[in-house]
Amino acid sequence: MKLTIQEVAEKAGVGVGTVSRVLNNHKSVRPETRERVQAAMFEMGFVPNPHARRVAGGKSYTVSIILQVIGTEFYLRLLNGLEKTLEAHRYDSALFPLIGRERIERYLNSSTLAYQSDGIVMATHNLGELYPDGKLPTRQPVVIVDGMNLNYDSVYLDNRFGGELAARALSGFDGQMYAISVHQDIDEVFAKTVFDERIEGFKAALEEAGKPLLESHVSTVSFNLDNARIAAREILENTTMPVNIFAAADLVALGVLEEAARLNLEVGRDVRVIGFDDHPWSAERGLTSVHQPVEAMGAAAAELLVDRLSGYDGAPRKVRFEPRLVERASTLHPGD
Amino acid sequence: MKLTIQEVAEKAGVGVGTVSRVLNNHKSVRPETRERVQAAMFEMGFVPNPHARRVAGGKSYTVSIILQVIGTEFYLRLLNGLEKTLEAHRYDSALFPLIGRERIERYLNSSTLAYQSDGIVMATHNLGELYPDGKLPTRQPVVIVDGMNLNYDSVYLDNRFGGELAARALSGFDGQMYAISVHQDIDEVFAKTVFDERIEGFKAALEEAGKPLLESHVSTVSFNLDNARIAAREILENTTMPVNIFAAADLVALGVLEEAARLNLEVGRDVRVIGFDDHPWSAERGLTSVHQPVEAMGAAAAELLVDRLSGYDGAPRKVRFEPRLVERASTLHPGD
DNA sequence: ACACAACTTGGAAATGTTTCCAGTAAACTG
DNA sequence: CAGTTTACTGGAAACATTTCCAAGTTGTGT
Repeated sequence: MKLTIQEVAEKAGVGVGTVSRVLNNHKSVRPETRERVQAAMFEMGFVPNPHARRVAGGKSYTVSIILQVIGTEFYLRLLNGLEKTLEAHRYDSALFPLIGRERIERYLNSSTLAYQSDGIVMATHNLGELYPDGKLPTRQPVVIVDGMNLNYDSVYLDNRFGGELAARALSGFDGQMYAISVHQDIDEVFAKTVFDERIEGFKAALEEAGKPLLESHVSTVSFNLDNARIAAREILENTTMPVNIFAAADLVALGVLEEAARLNLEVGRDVRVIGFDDHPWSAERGLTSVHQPVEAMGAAAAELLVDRLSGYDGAPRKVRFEPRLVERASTLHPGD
Repeated sequence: MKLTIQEVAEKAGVGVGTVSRVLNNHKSVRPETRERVQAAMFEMGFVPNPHARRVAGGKSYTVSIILQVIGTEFYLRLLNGLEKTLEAHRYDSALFPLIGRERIERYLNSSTLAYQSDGIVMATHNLGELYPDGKLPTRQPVVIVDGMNLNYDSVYLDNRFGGELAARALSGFDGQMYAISVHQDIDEVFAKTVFDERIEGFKAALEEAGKPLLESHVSTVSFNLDNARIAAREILENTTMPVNIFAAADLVALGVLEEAARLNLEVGRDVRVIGFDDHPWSAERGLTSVHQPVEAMGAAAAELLVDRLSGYDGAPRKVRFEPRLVERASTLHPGD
């Protein structure tokens, strides 16, 4: 039983134009009328037909989101932020997995694309790796999120600063300093990853604090719990306690926690750990972590794009987000 | 410069109805006329407006594809098969990452969904894990691919038989038998995976051949090269050659190849390996592998769904695909 | 040559919105 | 109180297709 704007108009005792204006939040509708129309829509369970809207409006009201669709918390939250905000502006979103230039281009070159989306949000830290000139081969407006790009509006996190936060929190403690970074799996080689930046910031801040990090105290694992545990064991079994470890991702920090438990080491006293991402289970596990406002970043990216689609045509804008440290048991003496 | 069907009609000297019929491959168009229209479309670079089509047709001509969008060859090929076939039937596809029930439902319950897609293709081996009754909460037609489900049309591979093929190929050789399985990462716990089935088939066929596989000779790793290498090393360093290894995935077999090279073992003589999936680089590396016709499976699933969308309303249909063994250097004596 | 069926075709109607143009009513203005 | 903005609103036109009906053309059988 599909309803039309026409039927809503009749029920509410107004014209179709008015119903349309209510749908699109035009200010020029008397509040009283607006309410009456909304009541009618609600009562009838009216859902507007997006296709008709696209035909009449001459736009697709759809945004393409290109990102690495792996099941990590990070991308889920980013997606939430994006979708929620786009929805608020009555935009739909279509998801495209970021798996290789070939696939992206097949999509970009699809002749129907012009009708299918009005703009693109791309989550990538290094577009230059795929396109040396740093530009997507498209004429649609583009917004980069979780990365910086001079050609486009960009929303990014200061990962380096996140590493510094970790360093500041750890540098006051006794004991050796360690860092565990993360490298991408085969096929996905990027020039410099967010993980590298985090470690760099950590290093630099420690240096400044007069406690330089030994090169041999930095290891790198693939994004995977098993590997994290191996790296953690390596450190914990060959060092005298106490020890302070900065992991470039919460998953890796989790590996440290588990190995510490296995070796009967007391977290917070023998072993102090800081992760990155503030994953939901970090709170449960009492893991200190560098939090990034991922949803807000997604929302910001969406706003930038909607702005472009509404006609804004200025120079590329940059929005930088700062991480903050969430301190938990893993960096506090139990007695504190 | 967006063109309409009207302009094409004028240029070709026919009516709009005829152009529409050409677009939709109606048989009732004289070949000569069809050609003239197609020539006109080509010359003008005409691209039909999908939105208008959806409004006039009262359908979305769009299919939702729900799958685990990790960057594996398997899913890429599956996607190719699906998209290509859907495109041939003038259907669009929208991709939804299979990351948790919550997300799927948010999508299924979206009120605009009714307009956004006509049917669903879901790639999952075990829908029952998410929905105990084995049914998606939707009234749209559903097709399952890479898995079996009694409620819906299903396209699946006989993974068990793949394991048997590997067993048959290896059972003739001297030496110990080993198998390496794969387990899913945290958060994605499935009752029984395709990997389990492959190993089961392998075991059963070996048993039948009178060379039962020792329980201690089966190991399990996470889907990751580093871990595969560790498991491979474990086997290769503690066994007398020759040894025969069935890996439930090519990536794992690759780990075996690399460890063998590191230990200066001759593949095909000291170490015989069979993988699963027939990944592109398996050919390069001379890896014997169990091939699955993934693209064809995707195509079959698409055909089943299109059939439903065209009105077919019979009982759920099952399409079983059989893997085949591709023998390469890793299971041949160099001299052969 | 005629009747009738089968094949093609043109074009109007229909699809469900948005947008624009008037027009009415209400609110100022002097 | 007349004149003029201003605030709302109704409804026709436009958007680009598909579909259906009527009509024209061609072919077949007798």
